[in-house]
Amino acid sequence: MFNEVDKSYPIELVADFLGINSRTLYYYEKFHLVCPLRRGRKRYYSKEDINWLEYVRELMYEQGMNLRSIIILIKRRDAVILDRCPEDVVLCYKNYLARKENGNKTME
Amino acid sequence: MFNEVDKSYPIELVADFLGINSRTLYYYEKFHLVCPLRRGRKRYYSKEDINWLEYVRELMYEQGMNLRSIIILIKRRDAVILDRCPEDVVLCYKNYLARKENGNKTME
DNA sequence: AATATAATTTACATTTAAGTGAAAAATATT
DNA sequence: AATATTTTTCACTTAAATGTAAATTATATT
Repeated sequence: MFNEVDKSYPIELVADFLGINSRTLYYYEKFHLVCPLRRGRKRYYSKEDINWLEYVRELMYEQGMNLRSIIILIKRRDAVILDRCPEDVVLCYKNYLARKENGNKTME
Repeated sequence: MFNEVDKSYPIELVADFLGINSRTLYYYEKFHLVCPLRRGRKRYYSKEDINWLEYVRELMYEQGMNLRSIIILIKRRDAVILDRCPEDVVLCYKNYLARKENGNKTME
């Protein structure tokens, strides 16, 4: 039906599937750990996003990593992380950094 | 006088130099982040240890990494980390893992 | 357009890792 | 042996991560 990268799963479904609160997904988004499609204000996630989020959970809960470390490894283009991290997350993060560099003080 | 790897600096001196509590160095040791020489019960650190600890502080405080992530990267033989991490820390950690694997339940 | 519904955002509470202080225990020194 | 120094243990503090619930905003429906 859907391929890996089609963003079609709404946030509640993803949260339920991962066994976490949707609040956590908003939180991750603030740190650019995931990059859902916005249609209006609604968010849609791909199968690839879900796999990635599962891996993030594993890194955090089984291995004890924190959010920022995962971000740092994305930025650093760490092979192990990049292998699992969706291309668009990397791109979004790059854009975010570029915007910040260009003196955009109005953003977080 | 001393070379990079001679373990000759006592804990208080290292703590003062790094501007941290010596208690924190004991804490790091529990996580195998550093591997001082024990002469009797006293601990001695090398110049290399001090440089490494300075880098660890930077990762944690400037970049926002946590302890466990640094450990994971040592285990994973991450190039960036290994570049800064003393050889003996890597070895000690390896030994620690080996001992744990071999069913030594009496250790942490 | 007013109302209902659903998603998002905000605010606050809880939990756990990281770090620290102080007391107790162990060891070394005079 | 008495004193000083280092280590260990226990308990507390602080901040990140995330849950809960209320407030806000958007969208759909009548």
